[in-house]
Amino acid sequence: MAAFSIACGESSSPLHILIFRLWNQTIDSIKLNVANLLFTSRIRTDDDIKPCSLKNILGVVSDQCQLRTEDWFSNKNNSENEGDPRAVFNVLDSMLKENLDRLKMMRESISLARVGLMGCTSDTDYRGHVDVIRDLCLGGKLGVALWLRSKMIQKGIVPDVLTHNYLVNGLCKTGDMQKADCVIREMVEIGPTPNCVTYNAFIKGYCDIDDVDKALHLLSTMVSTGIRPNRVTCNILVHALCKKGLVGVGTKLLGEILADDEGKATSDVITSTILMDSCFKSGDTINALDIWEDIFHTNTQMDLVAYNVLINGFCLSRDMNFAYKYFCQMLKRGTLPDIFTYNTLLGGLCKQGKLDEVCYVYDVMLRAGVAPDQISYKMIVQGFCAHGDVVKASEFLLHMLEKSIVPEPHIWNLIIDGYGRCGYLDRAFSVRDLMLSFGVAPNVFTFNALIYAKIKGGNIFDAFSLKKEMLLNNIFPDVVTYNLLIGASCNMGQIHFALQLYHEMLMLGYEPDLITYTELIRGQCMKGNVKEAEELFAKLQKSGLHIDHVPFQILIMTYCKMRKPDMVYYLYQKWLARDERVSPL
DNA sequence: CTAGGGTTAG
Repeated sequence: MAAFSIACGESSSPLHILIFRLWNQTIDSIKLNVANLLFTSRIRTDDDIKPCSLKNILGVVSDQCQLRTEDWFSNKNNSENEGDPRAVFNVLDSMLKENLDRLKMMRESISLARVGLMGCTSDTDYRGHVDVIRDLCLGGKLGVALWLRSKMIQKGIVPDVLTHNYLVNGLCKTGDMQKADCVIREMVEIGPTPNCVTYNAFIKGYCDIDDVDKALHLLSTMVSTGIRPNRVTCNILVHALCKKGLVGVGTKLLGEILADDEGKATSDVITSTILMDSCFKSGDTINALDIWEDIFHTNTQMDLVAYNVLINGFCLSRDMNFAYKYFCQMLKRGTLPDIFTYNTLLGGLCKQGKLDEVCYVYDVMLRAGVAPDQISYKMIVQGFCAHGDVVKASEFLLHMLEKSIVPEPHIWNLIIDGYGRCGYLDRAFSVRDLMLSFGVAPNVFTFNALIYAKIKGGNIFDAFSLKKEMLLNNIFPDVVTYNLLIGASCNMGQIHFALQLYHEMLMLGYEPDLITYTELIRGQCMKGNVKEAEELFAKLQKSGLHIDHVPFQILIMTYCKMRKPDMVYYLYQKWLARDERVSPL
């Protein structure tokens, strides 16, 4: 939406202003009404309230927008003469998107045309070119940036190193290493000669795609062409090597490259931060704290990221008191916590189920003027859902909507799943409808959560039609979808349904997992088809999947009921031979 | 003082 406001702010086209106004009204009304209708009245008062459908909500919304649905659609198959408000919003949505895209394209071609037509007349205009390339690179429009560069070269003007570095960096950041490689080759041939920064960006690119060998190879290339690696080069490589668990190799390399800098090799805050982070993540808190003490004594000014890494380290080792201690220390020393700091604390508290403190930290960050982002909300919502408090989780979803942040699908899914799990089917579906009305597309996880909810509510046929619905929306089921439906079919004694699904997934190339086999074994045993169950168990053993105690348990219980002590004994021995803690009995 | 390095969730 931010992009939209910017776009409209710059445009004077009446159509865009109209759409902009409409859009704002719509969002505001949705916010208000959703708050009042769905969350406040329904969820707070709990227990058995008449479901308030999306239609009602959007009916009010569209009334307030002076947007009678009848004006938009003539097909009123509804006795109340309401039309389908959701359709209206879908149409509105696509209109907005279309116009936005068109506007964006227009603006881009205008600015390009301006550059292309009048650019190549004087030196000052070439400076303009270079700025455009820079902006394009920063905005991720690398195709256009490259095109402009080639245009300049055609006219005999070669952009400087700085501009080329923007290009190389942009290409590497988007993972387009081949194009980056081409640009660098051309730089070597026609200039400007790549410098240390060029190579650093290139090396980082390979590190990011986990090709450290290639990165190290580039290091030797740059050395052989007479470019000395610097501190930044080191940090990139040390970071990559630490991530691979090669801390020793990293520090050794550091020592070699920076040998000339005498003693300065370890005093860099960034290098230390990388090493400290790596220690914390491998569980070596003692070593991490040693590094911290080292920086503390040599370098009085600790920076924000170093504090964040330290606090995160304590969250990882579940030492919230220490995390708080250093949070306070950073405040005292005048380093203001940022979104990373707060999210780190929130994540640590959520994992430990300290939800009161989660609310407290959330409050603190609001008052400190650090706006919670999608990550903050994701963790909080997940935290509350994991502890069965979906109502509280929904309140945070509402906070997001109030702040005009459209939650990512993941957040909606958590709430939908949460409601499904505690049996609030209607609420699960209302939230799904709300998600749609905000233009957020459901994904496999959404459908799986809904299917789960339907199955839990005992409505297996609705669950099956949801599978059809997802296909209509071009969303493909995954193993979880199949497992849910197979499990439900088995529990209802409809083993043929289950087998049909099993064959369908095999035909479509899905790999059955432990759950698939377990559910089918359970289903066959329930029907007394022990031979079939045994065949499935054999198939499971041959699959190479890790097998837990559940299939053993099912078969042993079945043999017990059938009074086959020899088979019970045989399977139990087989389980014991695996040397695992859980007993299937 | 304009290009390159470190931190948060699935």
